[in-house]
Amino acid sequence: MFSLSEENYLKAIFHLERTYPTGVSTNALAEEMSTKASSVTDMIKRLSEKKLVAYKKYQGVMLSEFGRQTAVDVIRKHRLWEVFLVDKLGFAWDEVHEVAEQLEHIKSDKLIKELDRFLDFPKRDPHGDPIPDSKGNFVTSNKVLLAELKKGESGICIGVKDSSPEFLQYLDKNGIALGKEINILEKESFDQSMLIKLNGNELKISNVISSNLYIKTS
Amino acid sequence: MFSLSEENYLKAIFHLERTYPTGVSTNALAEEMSTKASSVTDMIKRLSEKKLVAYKKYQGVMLSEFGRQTAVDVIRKHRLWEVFLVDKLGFAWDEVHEVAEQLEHIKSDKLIKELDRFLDFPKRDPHGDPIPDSKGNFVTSNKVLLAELKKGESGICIGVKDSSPEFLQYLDKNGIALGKEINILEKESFDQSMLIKLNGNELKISNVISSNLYIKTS
DNA sequence: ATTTATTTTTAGATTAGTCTAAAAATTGTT
DNA sequence: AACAATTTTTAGACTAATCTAAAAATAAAT
Repeated sequence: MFSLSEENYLKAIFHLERTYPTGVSTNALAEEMSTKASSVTDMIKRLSEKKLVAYKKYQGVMLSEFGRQTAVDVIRKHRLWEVFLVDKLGFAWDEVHEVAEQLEHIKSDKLIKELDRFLDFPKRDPHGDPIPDSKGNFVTSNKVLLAELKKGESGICIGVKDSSPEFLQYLDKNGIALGKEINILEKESFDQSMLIKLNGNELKISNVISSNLYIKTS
Repeated sequence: MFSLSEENYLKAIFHLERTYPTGVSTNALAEEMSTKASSVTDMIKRLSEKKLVAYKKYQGVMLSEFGRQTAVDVIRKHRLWEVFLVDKLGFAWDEVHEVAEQLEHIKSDKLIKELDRFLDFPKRDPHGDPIPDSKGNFVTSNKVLLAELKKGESGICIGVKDSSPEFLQYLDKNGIALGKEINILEKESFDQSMLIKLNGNELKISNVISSNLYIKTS
């Protein structure tokens, strides 16, 4: 069993490894964890002693296979709880993050197994992020930013890049939600703004929006 | 906001106040918390500084009104989560305690409000203990031990005194569950054993059993 | 290739929560 | 009332997780 703090560090390293595949720097981790570099060094030493990460002084840190599985277990719990909060308790998708941050640390294999079943084995969380299975496998799909599509193309909304409450509320207000089909009717070459068809209506959206919406093209 | 440890102490004091209404001794608390008396003294000082308890050296401890409300909030969360685990996730009533011990510390007013609604505002947990409302009021009812009833009397099973897995499994095996009606057909004056009617069948139970089952007589 | 700037680590201090061992206060017994 | 037994508190130490300030290592720049 690992402490709350250890689990949060593992999660942060997991996410940062996508950006820094050769090793996550102490400063990057300090930034992500909103803490000081010296604290990060201390924690990395602990994680290293527990064989959760590979660490060489001044060379940054990477998860071990054991560390990766531990991080993914926490992420799995986080995303399942988010589905619970939205689907069962009626939370809006911009309200779930901080509660899920707490719930993800509850320790009970049976709890998460039964929750998964209760939710009917969801594959994605309310923001469209994939939920890993208990072995740590993520679903992969041809996920692209809406901004990358051309006039005439279409796809299903599967997630957001920016998950700030402001953006999520903008989406709600305009009827954009996960699972909705979007057709690109026009694309303005000057500012990349788009005219899209959604819910049977036409809607004008700027490049800021289309650059933060993930789409699955069949 | 209070720490996990502080909340657990408040809960323990709340429960012990029923047994020691004039003040909970340091040793009693140490026993309940499975810790040392010196640790208890330290914690009591912290709780006292935060106005959660009234404390005079060597005189034991009692909850302040603020402390009582805080303890009851935690108990409310514990019991609501137990209902969730049993009713929604299919846990047995002897499996829920340790998971609920973790879930009770999640901080979110909205979460507990929506969970209460989702569970349809339950009044008792799976062991029959009353769930306080958000203001800290418990339902009260004419709750008696089955052993106190006489031949010919009857009532509804509403809770257990001993909530050990062994006892709960015994009850399951014999079809005794919350909400079931029990009629006392015979009561043996020699050993207080009873012949009861339950689920349409007759069942012989010893005094050990009837002394640990709470019954609501209408 | 030195010097400068940046990043990272160490050293030492702090807080919450715990412990052991010993001292102090209270209670019980003759 | 005085001694013994019990309970409770204090004193001092430990761990996990953090911090600040300073030292050491690496990277960048002239």
